[in-house]
Amino acid sequence: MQKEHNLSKNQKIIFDLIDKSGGPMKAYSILFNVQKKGIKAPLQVYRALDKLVEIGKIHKIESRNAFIACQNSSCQVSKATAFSICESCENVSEISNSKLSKYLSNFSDSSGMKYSKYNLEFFGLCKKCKSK
Amino acid sequence: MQKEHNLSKNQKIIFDLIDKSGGPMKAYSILFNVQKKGIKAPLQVYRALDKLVEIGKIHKIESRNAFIACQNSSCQVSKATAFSICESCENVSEISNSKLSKYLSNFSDSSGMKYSKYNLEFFGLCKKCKSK
DNA sequence: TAACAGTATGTAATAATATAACATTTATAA
DNA sequence: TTATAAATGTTATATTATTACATACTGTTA
Ligand SMILES: [Zn+2]
Ligand SMILES: [Zn+2]
Ligand SMILES: [Zn+2]
Ligand SMILES: [Zn+2]
Repeated sequence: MQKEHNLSKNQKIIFDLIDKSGGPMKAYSILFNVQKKGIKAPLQVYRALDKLVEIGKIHKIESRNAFIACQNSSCQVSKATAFSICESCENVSEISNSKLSKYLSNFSDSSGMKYSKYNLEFFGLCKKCKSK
Repeated sequence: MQKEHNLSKNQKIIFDLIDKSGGPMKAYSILFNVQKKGIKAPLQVYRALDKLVEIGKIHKIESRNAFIACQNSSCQVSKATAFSICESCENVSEISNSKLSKYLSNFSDSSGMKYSKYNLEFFGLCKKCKSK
């Protein structure tokens, strides 16, 4: 069961924008798009992004410095994430594959590290771009 | 067999620095450290880093915006990388686990994406930091 | 050797991403 | 209510990365 977080005003504005965009968005592009709603400074954007990441409503695509709405309703926190990224059209989607997530969540090695989180990014060509 | 790349002067200076450091280094910290060797501008550093990443001598730790020398002699290119990152002391090491790399290199799903590359970052606490 | 192509370098300016510091306001709950 | 945590507003600044343009080096081929 996913905990309901009541988003604050700025958090809601920014989440809705990212969610509606359907893809990854960069912080300053978000800023540009919400200036008409009164959010004027980078820090206002970054604070909302930080919180949204923390509660798992969005994830950061590290290799792109971009943020995408969680496409997996069961993601409560951003602690086990996998994405596929098309290097041609930059389309990104969240992978939800229970075998993969089980495999990675249970991964351990001889280093003595206790893993509590992972982020995996796959790169390649999407169906459309392959056939061009 | 790993192809021998003859590193250029700047590439060699920067690779040696990162390699000797034993851990991840950030671009501007690299810049600071090589100024006495005549490398004065960010672009000189970024160009060398780009090339070193391309040929697999170093990898970028995306979540940290940092670069680490390849610890896996068989990495010819940065196309299948996995790291463990301690969130307390920021120690990073490259994971070379053939089962893991085989599993991820062979991963495919129903999306129609053809994956040619991945990067995986595990986060947690290292042995030392766990016992504090 | 000369001409060429590809790679690397040097330099200045600037773009893009992210955080520090401080004051104030709003929401939550004991 | 009163305390506390969370969120906001604002300015300035730090950090990371690229554009643009000129020059030099390296290896290959005519
Ligand atoms: Zn998710
Ligand atoms: Zn594509
Ligand atoms: Zn490697
Ligand atoms: Zn540690």
